[in-house]
Amino acid sequence: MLATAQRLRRRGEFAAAVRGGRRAARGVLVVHVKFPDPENSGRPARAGFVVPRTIGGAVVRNQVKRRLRQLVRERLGQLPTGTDVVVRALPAAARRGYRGLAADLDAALEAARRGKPAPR
RNA sequence: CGAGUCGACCGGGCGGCCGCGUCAGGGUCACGGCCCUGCCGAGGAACGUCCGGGCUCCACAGGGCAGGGUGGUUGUUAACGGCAACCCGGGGUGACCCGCGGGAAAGUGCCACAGAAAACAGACCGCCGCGCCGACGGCGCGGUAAGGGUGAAACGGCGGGGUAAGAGCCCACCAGCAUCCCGGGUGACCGGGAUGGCUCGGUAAACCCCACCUGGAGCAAGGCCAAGAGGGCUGUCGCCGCAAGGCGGUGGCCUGCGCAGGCGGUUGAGGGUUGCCCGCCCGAUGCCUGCGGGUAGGCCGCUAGAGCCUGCCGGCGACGGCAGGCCGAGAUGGAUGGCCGCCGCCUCCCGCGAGGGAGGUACAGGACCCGGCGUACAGGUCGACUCGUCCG
RNA sequence: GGGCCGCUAGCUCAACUGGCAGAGCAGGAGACUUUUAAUCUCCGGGUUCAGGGUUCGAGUCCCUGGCGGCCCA
Repeated sequence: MLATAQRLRRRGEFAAAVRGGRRAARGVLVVHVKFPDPENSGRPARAGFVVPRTIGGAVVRNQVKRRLRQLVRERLGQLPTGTDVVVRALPAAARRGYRGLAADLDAALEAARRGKPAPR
C-alpha cells in the first residue's frame, strides 16, 4: 500500500493540488497533478484520493480506494519528488476491475505529464 | 419417508511474493525522522439509529403547572420500550405462533352510506283496542315492540306463562354485569356459591382519566499545550474572468483578545434555576454597547471491559454465584490491500461412467464503550419436538 | 453525534376533523380549420413507497422497514 508520509492528509493540501495542478480525465478517473515548486523538491511525492459517496457504500468505496492506492504506489517513483497527485473516482469506478483502473490511471497520468488538456 | 415447529451456531480453508496501521524491542540519526525484527489488526450484523446505560461537562433548597415516555402479572438486569415464565384473548389437528393487553356504569367528541331509529330513547311498515266516515277500505286517538327490512353495530337468547295485542310483565335454563362470601395462587387471575336489578353499543393507535417513570447536553463531551491579535460563515452591489473563482464596497451572525464609553457596591448592573410560574440562589478582575481585528494545530480522553472461554452450583427460565485461565483494533483524507496457486461449497453444460469444463462464492466495514431491538444476507451445520403414512 | 421533512395518475400538486382518491399539464378520440397551432367536447389511466396493526371503514391514526431531501454541531 502507500505509507502515511506519501499521502495527502490535509484539506489544504488537497485544495492546493486540485487548484494548482493539471487535470486529465481518462475512463472512470480524473487526476490532478501539481508538479513541485523548488522549495518542495526535498520531500517525497505524495498522493490523495477522492471517492465520493455516489459510488456506493463504505465497503465499495474502501475497495476502490485501496486498489487506487496500490496502483499509485507502483507508479509514484516515476514522478519527480515533491509532486502532489489527486486521483478522483467517478461513479462507474465501482464496476471497473483492477486492470481497468490501472489502464485508466496510466492513460490519465500520461496525459497530465504531456500537459495536454483532457478531452471532454 | 413426507410435511412442519422451535432453538443454537458457522459465515470459506492452506500457502507464496509485494505492501499498510498501532505498539514493543534493537539499530541509526542531521533529533524532523529512517531501518530491522516481533505481537496484534473489522462484524454477526461492525449497519440502521428505535430504546437503555456507563463516561464527561453544565445545572440543581423546595413546590406547582406544562411536556415526554411506558401500559396484563411476577421476575430478570447497571438499565430498558429488551428478555424469561405465567395469566387473559385469538389462530392452528398438533409441536407452537400472534397480541401498544389499564380505564368507555368520570366527562367531552365521533359513528359516513343505508335504515323508522345510531346512543336515548323513540316508532316506518306491522299488530291490537276505541271512535268516525263508510264501498272489509280509509282517517284520527291511544297501546305495543313479538315480526319485517337496513347496517360493522338495533337495547340479552330460547322456551313457557300471561295479554285486546304485547313486553323480564312473571317463571325456569343459558350468556353477561355488579356486590358479597369460600377455596387456590406472591400476583395477573382461576374454580365454586349466594344475592341483586333484569341488561348496560363501539371507539382511548380521538381528546381525556389513572398508575408508574422522567434534569440538560453529548467524545465535535471534556481537559492540557502551542500560536496570534483576529478569524470563520453569510446576504447584497460593482469590477475582472469562458468558467471555477478573485478583488473591492456595504450589511448580518458567531467567537477569543485589545481599546473606548456606559451601568453597577447590597435600596445591587446583570445572571442562574436549559419550557413556565412562585420561590430560591449567585453576583463585582462584573455586566452592557461600540470600534479594531486571531487560531482552527498537537496531545490526553482512547480502549481491561456490566470483557471472553471452560467447569461446577442455584433457578422451569431470563439470569445469577464461585473457581481457574486468557488479553482480542485504536485509525484520524481514516490502517486488513494487490497479484497468484491448491482445496472446499453451489449452479449449469458435456459424458453410460470414473471424470472434465464454465460461471458464481453473500450481506456488509470500527471511529468513546457496552446491553437490547430492528433490518440485510450466498450457502451450510447441530439439537429438541409435532403431524401424517407404512413396517415391526 | 443530534434533529426535521417528504413519498398520491407519465409530470407538478390537492384531498378539512378517518367516510365513493381529484385538479392542471401530458396522452388518446372527435369537432372547428384547406392544413397546423389555438379553442371546444369526450375518454382512459392509481397495489396512494412496502409490510403489519387499530377501526365497521385508513391516502389520513399507530408500529417496522425502504428511498429521497434538508438543518445544526
